[in-house]
Amino acid sequence: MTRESLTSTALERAEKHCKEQGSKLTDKRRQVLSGLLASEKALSAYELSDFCRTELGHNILPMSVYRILEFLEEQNLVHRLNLANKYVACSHIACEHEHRLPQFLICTSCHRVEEVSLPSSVMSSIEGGAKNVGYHLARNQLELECICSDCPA
Amino acid sequence: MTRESLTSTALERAEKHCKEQGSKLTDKRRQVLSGLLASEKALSAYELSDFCRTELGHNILPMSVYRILEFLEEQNLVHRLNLANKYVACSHIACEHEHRLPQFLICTSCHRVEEVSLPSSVMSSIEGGAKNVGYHLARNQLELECICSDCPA
DNA sequence: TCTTTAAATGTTATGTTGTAACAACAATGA
DNA sequence: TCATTGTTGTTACAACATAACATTTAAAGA
Repeated sequence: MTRESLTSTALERAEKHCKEQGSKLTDKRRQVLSGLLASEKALSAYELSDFCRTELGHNILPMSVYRILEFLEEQNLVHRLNLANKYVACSHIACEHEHRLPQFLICTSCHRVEEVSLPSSVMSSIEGGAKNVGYHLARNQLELECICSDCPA
Repeated sequence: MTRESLTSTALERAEKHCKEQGSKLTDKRRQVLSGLLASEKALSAYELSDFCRTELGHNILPMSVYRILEFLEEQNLVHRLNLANKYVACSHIACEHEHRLPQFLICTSCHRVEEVSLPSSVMSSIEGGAKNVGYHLARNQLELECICSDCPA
């Protein structure tokens, strides 16, 4: 499948998903989401604002981008990467996969991101270690700084 | 041991460590490090600058704090938490422990941080998963958003 | 000791990221 | 139509981080 057709499939799914949740995928929200889907890599809110304007012709100020990303994250359509302060579209919007414990491999050089699913044994082992010192996990999401195959080590 | 004596032990060790590396723990560097050691929780560079001034009477501007933290991080005396954009003193400065794979449990509510060591089996499992999709880890450090025992869930 | 050099810190300015507060507009239902 | 709510626009500002250059301090060699 081409990236374009994947994107349009993803947007359809996203729209349907929002409707089921009783909320709306407005034009602006669709534009922001399509910007993230079109991007090869994770983008900051400001970068996404620029990307939408220069690549897609949509003028959406950073303030709005933040608000829209917050909405899209609540809908599980995008993920916020706290390690990089950037955002990626959820890689499972267009597929039928169950959404499991996500693990994000973030290339610190080019910001390409791979979303893989984390074996629950690993997570439970981590969770156990935290419990031993009186902590419990606030988020079932793992973010790791990596170097991808395209970038020099 | 009291916190004060732990701190002074840690500072002695840090000084010795620097000397061995052919670098110096200057007054300012010592002040920044003692600020972090005195703090219960992770601090941003700006917070640390404030803390040093108001609590310890050391006037160190944020720009200098950044430079000094960079130095201390190179010496493995402090850790930068990318998930929180804050810094903590390494919890192993004053003890004899081997420094293993660190795992940071960061309370998102009060910013208290627990540094524990990660079972190498967990890390190798994570590393294997990354390798499968062409990524390799850039940093053997795991940061997790948690809630600590002092904070309400 | 004097001079040269390098390292550390001071200073100012500016770039980047994120949020607060309120105004304007649009959609929906009574 | 009017009131209500949700969405977006606009402006201002707070917090985080770095760039560039000046000044001071420390170390090393002549």
